[in-house]
Amino acid sequence: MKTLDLAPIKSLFESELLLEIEKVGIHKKIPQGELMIDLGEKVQFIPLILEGAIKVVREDESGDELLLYFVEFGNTCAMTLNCCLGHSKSEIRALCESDVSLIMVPVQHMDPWLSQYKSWRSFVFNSFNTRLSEMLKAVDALTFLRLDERLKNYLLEKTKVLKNKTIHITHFEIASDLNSSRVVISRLLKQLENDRFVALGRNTISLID
Amino acid sequence: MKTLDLAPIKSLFESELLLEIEKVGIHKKIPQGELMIDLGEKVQFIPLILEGAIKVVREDESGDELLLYFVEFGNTCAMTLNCCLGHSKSEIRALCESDVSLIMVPVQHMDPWLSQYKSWRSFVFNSFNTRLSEMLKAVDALTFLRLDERLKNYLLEKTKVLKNKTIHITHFEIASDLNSSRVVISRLLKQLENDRFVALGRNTISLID
DNA sequence: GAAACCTTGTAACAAATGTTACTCCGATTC
DNA sequence: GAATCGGAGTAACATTTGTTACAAGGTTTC
Repeated sequence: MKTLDLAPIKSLFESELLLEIEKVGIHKKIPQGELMIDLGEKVQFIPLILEGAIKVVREDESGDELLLYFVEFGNTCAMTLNCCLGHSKSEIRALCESDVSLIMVPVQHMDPWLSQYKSWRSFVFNSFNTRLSEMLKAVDALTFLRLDERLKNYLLEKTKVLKNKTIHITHFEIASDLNSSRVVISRLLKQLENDRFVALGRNTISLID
Repeated sequence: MKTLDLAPIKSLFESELLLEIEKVGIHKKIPQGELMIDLGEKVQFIPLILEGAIKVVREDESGDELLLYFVEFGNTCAMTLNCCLGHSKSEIRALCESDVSLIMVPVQHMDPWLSQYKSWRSFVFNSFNTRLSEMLKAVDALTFLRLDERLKNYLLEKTKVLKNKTIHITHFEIASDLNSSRVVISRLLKQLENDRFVALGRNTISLID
């Protein structure tokens, strides 16, 4: 049996908890693009992200989508916690934005660890807080920003989580994430190119500066 | 010293915890319309709502507002928990939508109770879950609904929390809550009147059916 | 009761975003 | 290399929402 490489999260948890995580956690690597959790699925594991980014998406009945936020290292998906605790089904879809390395902890450890380990409580609450903040940010953007600003933010976020100034994506995909239409996104991107904010190529967009 | 009337929350918590709440909690009644917490304020107490509804509002730099959701009995404001735990400042404004009766628990009990009482953990997580769901609902509305639908939902929510088919409110106030403008709201309300969804009067709106 | 103010109705116009339709061009397939 | 396909550019138009301006009635104040 191989030991998990817990180095990345060593500083997050007290040592006894790390031992427990090592005992019951399952290390998994999921390649970019893969679906992690879909709408309506039951969640059996709490994912601790070691590396990579997860993209969390909301969808309505008619199939229209909206990117809510990205989840990165040091957090877990609060929506997942949500499901674990409420024993309800996922209200969101989670996809791997990049190659993701994570530890999956069976959900039944959730509650005992909460009463035993202060660092686990901190971690869980920190995740909830981050998630609520991200949701607030999403609401703010939808409420107070016009689409061109949302597009800028989107490109900035995207380059940040992918750690690369150039991203490979089509206008259509952006339109899906922002719940807009391809034509509108192309129009706005052209403006951003004129404003020297981006350089456009086929399937690629590069941030300038 | 008067005993708190814990009857409304008796079923939520185990009896030892109820005793503790009785010991350290402060019962408060806040009249309708009063500000509970403002943006940027530090939070020192966890509010347990016994009766009434609280309206949670987001504001941007330029003073534009948006109603996020209402908090009712059996929940606490997760944004507040957020602040308590993160020791950060409030990112929202909370106002009393109706007369509110609540118990305020000093924030230092939060963590010990979490490790000691399962019912407290349930309560706290339940609040987080409800809050995340409400935020999702808000995002959904902003993303997928047009203003007329949002207005309908708003009126339905409002009559629900106020337990009254007729509400006293001006078009301008509605416009603030939905981050729209008075003229637009008047226009849409007129449509809803034609559709026999509401009856309009000066300062009042009544749902039909 | 006159003046000032608040609430609502309405019209005309402006801006932001979405839709449809067509084109061009590069990549892929056969 | 011809045919097909997907991605992007663009124009014309529709819809939704916001803005400005003004009028008509209530309400409050003095």
